Amino acid sequence: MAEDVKKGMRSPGDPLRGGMDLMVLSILAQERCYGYGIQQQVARASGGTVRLPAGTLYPLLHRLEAEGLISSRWDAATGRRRKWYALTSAGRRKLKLQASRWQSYAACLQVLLRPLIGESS
Amino acid sequence: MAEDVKKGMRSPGDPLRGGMDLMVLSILAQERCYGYGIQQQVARASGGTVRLPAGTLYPLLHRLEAEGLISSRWDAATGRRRKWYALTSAGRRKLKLQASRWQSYAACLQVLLRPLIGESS
DNA sequence: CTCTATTATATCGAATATCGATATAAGGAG
DNA sequence: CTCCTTATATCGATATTCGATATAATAGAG
Repeated sequence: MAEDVKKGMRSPGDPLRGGMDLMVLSILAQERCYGYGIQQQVARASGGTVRLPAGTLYPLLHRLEAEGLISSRWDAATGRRRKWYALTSAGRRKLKLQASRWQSYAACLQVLLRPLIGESS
Repeated sequence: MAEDVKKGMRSPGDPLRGGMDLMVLSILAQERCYGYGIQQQVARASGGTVRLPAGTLYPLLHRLEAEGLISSRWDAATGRRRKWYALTSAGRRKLKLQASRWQSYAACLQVLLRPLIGESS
C-alpha cells in the first residue's frame, strides 16, 4: 500500500506538479472537508485569486484517495449529501514531505525574485 | 507578435505550470546568462534542493525565445562557446505578471500551511 | 599527446497535472 | 413550478516536466 513511493518523481517538478495536492492536503490536515468546501477554502485563503476548478478538484481527490492519502465517507448528517474527506496517516506523512519540498522551492524562488522586487536594503 | 497574451491563461495552473519559466526569467532579469549557468544558479539558490534538468531547461529556453520573452546570442568571448540569453521587454512584463501570480499562490499556500507548521502562539 | 571528466547544448518520447466543458442531482427561494 | 446554488463526476485537450540519449569542445591528468 505504498507502491507510489518507489515510482520515482523526484526533482523540482514534484512541488509544482502536485501544487494542488499540497493545497488539498493542507486543508484536510486541519479538519475533514468535502470537495466543494475545499474549493471555497482555497478561494477564501487567497482572496479569490487562486481557484480550484471542479475539473481539477474531483479527479485530484479521487487520485489522492486511490493513493491512500485521504479517505472518503458519504455523510448527510449536516443536511446535505456530501462526500467528506479526511487525511490518512500516509497522507499526513506525504503532506510533511510535500510541504518541505514546497518550502525549498518557494525559498529558492524568493531568493531569485527578491532582488527584483525591493532593493531597499 | 503577442498572440499569447489573448490566449487565456487564467486560473491557478498558470503559476504552477510555468514555475520553471519564472525561475529562468527571474535569473535573466538580473543579468544575461547561458543555459548551463542558469542551471547552476538554480542549484545554488536552493542549496542543491531544486534542480533544473537539461531535458527541461533547453526546451524551456527555446519556448521562451519563441514567445519573444528572451533573446539568444552565441558568444565565445569568454573563452567558451555559449548561447547567451537575455530578457526582452516583453519578458520583463511577463516576469512581473508571473511573479505577481506566484506571490498570490505562495501567499495562499502559506496561509494554509501556517497552522500546520508552528502552533506555538 | 592521449584519455577522461566536465562543460554545454540539443531532442525525443513518456508520464501526468490541469482545466474547460459538460452532465447530473438535490435543496432553497420566489 | 422554476431557477440559482450547492455538490459531485467524467472526458478530452493541452502543456509541462523529465529521463535518456547524443554530440562537441575544453581542461586537466598521466
